[in-house]
Amino acid sequence: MTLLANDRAARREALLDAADRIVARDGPAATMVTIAAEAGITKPILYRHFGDKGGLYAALAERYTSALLARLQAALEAGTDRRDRVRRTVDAYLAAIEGEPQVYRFLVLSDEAAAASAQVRTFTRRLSALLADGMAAELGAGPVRAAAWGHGVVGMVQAAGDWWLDTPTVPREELVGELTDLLFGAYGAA
Amino acid sequence: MTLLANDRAARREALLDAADRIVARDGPAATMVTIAAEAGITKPILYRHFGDKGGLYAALAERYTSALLARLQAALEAGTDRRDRVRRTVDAYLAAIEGEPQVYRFLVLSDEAAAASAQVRTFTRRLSALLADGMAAELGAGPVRAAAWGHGVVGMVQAAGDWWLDTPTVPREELVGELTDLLFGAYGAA
DNA sequence: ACCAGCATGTTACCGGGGGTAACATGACGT
DNA sequence: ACGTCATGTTACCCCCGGTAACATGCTGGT
Repeated sequence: MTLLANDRAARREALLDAADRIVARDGPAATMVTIAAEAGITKPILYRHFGDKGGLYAALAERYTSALLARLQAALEAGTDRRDRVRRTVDAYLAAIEGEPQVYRFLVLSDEAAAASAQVRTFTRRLSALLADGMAAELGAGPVRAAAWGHGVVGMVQAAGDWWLDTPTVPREELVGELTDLLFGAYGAA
Repeated sequence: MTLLANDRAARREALLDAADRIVARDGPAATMVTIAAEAGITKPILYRHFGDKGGLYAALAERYTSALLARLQAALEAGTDRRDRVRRTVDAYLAAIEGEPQVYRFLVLSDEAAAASAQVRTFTRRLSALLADGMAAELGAGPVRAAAWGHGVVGMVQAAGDWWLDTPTVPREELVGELTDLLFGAYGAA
């Protein structure tokens, strides 16, 4: 109808766009029929494209997290010194979740998001591994230390971000500053 | 049948025990009928006691988290110096999730656990607030810094714990050591 | 002794959401 | 013109959360 030569990949993107819109609108109450309706089609087509609900959510999460991961990776390589890089990366993360809070909430702490959750975990793990590699290379940390720190740092920023999304009582830069301070030993030094 | 003078509270505990068992056995596939069956009764009774599924899971989470919170609070007050207290507290947390991994997984990263999730969030917030208070009192940190750090630290330990549960490649003490190092500025100092 | 009333329990049902089978329809190559 | 394959639909199944309506038995007041 709308377009003639839509190949599968483009269609898939369009479906994901619809899902995105519905998730942003309905939050956890999003349902397969609703998404299908939003896309102007019916349920079974969604299932042909994504297998099951898990597949759809996983694809959605993959799109979101891969974009975010790219941005974070760029930030990690952009700074002048180590502290500046950390700062930019933390800021990039917080800016991302600030920009699309509904999708973020849905992916990270939704009820239905068990499927997406797997994807998010993959993202977390990839990001943590990224950091771990960086730390190992940069400061010669052993693998255990690097892995523990990588996951820990990611969790730290994530948790602080969750809290901040819930109660945004402070501008982003300030939170970024506090977290950077924490990472760079301000707690131990106090 | 089983007992005569079971008052409501005791009954409630027994039901929670049953739920606990089923959750440990079936994981996210736990269902209300199954839990009821495990307790030797039928669905509506569960509903009379807990309102809805959310109520049951919330009660379950409350029981678990309040015990954990007590242990953590004790650890926070037990140490000799600051670093020792942090060490003990991190260890207490990791020991707890190591002891009951199924329940932990269910509460924190289950699909169905949206209801419990609220309770877990409350726990996280209480714990974060506890840390924040401690930091504010101990190092005179401002409220924003204290809150950000509180949530960040909790998230850090939680995330590292998740990872460690998934891939327990290292004894607990070692992870505790790495995390304590991270908190006390080993990253910034490297 | 008897009955009102309440707690405790059951069966049987509803509604909705995930998932699928079976059928329609239209664009193609041969 | 006709099989074939993608694309789409309707109508259904099943399971699970949640509830209504009905049984049963213990209590206490008169």
